[in-house]
Amino acid sequence: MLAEFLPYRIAVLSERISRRLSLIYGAEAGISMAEWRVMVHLARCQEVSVREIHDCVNLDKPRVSRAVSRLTEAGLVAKTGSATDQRLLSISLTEEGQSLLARILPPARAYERRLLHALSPEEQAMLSTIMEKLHRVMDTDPDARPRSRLDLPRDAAE
Amino acid sequence: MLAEFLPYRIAVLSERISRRLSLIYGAEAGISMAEWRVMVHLARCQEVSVREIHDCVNLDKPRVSRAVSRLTEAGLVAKTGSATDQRLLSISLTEEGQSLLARILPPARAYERRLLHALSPEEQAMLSTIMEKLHRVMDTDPDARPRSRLDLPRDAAE
DNA sequence: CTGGTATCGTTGCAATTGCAACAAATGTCA
DNA sequence: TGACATTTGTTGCAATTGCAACGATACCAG
Repeated sequence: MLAEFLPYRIAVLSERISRRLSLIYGAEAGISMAEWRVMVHLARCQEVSVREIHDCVNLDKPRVSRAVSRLTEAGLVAKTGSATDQRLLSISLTEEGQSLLARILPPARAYERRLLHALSPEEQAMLSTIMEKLHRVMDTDPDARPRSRLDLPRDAAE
Repeated sequence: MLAEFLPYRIAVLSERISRRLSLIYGAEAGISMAEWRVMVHLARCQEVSVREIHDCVNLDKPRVSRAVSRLTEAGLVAKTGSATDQRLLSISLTEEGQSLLARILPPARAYERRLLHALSPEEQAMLSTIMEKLHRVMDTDPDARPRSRLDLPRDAAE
């Protein structure tokens, strides 16, 4: 039965959560999921290139490129050519982008907390363990798409 | 950090698994995820309408409609008008569809087993529990999209 | 009956997507 | 230096998507 098929179950849960979350940044800021990811990433890593974003947030280059373009048009992000390497862009949040993010991040975090609140601390830890184990199956699978650098676990032993 | 944000982590894992799985039914049978879901559902529930599929496999009506059309053109599915209600379609797998599914289902199941094999029985049970708890958060959230009927747990107490 | 309402499947359409091709810039190595 | 490969960001394009509107059928109240 499809409803018991693990890939299907994960896909359904994921889509449901993503759609719910997109109401927050969509309604409040009119941005897409790609734009949301780019902005959140920029909040941590200022002055990054398109490729770095692409490597870090699980979006292909064209999507990042277009997301950055839209955000630039909206005045939320600044694109500057790098001085040393003319190919690279130096992308960062504008003040407007920062203030917008500051407005969206709290409800987004609140929603995450609401999800996590349904789980005990043990379950939360277990979920991380389980997800990491599933990732590792695919890490050893040459046909699976490789994992983004930043999605590798940092807390565990290395 | 984005990499620690639960909705993002679930989305990344889900997409990675889905993409890997789609290699199986895509390369072997040239069908899309929507078509895959429709066929798997039909394997269990013969003689169903578009709306029933839509209700059961987390695809909107147009997607189901188009998936069924493509599968019909490919000879994998038969569309018959219902006798009693002229609006309804009676959709079922053809023999060719059944044999195709019989060829794809084993590697798909094997892949699921490969994922599950990375988890202990306790972790597998815990994963189900956790996913159900996350679903329940959204079940009580009027802004979240409702869950498909068939995705509700059947084993638990009712 | 009959007018209004609900349901079913399909279609239109704008927007997004994924992938490949591309120009520009850099790196490499003889 | 100069030919060639690599990298970066963008663009083209075909296919898919999501949502709303649609015609057709069935239901239902008076």
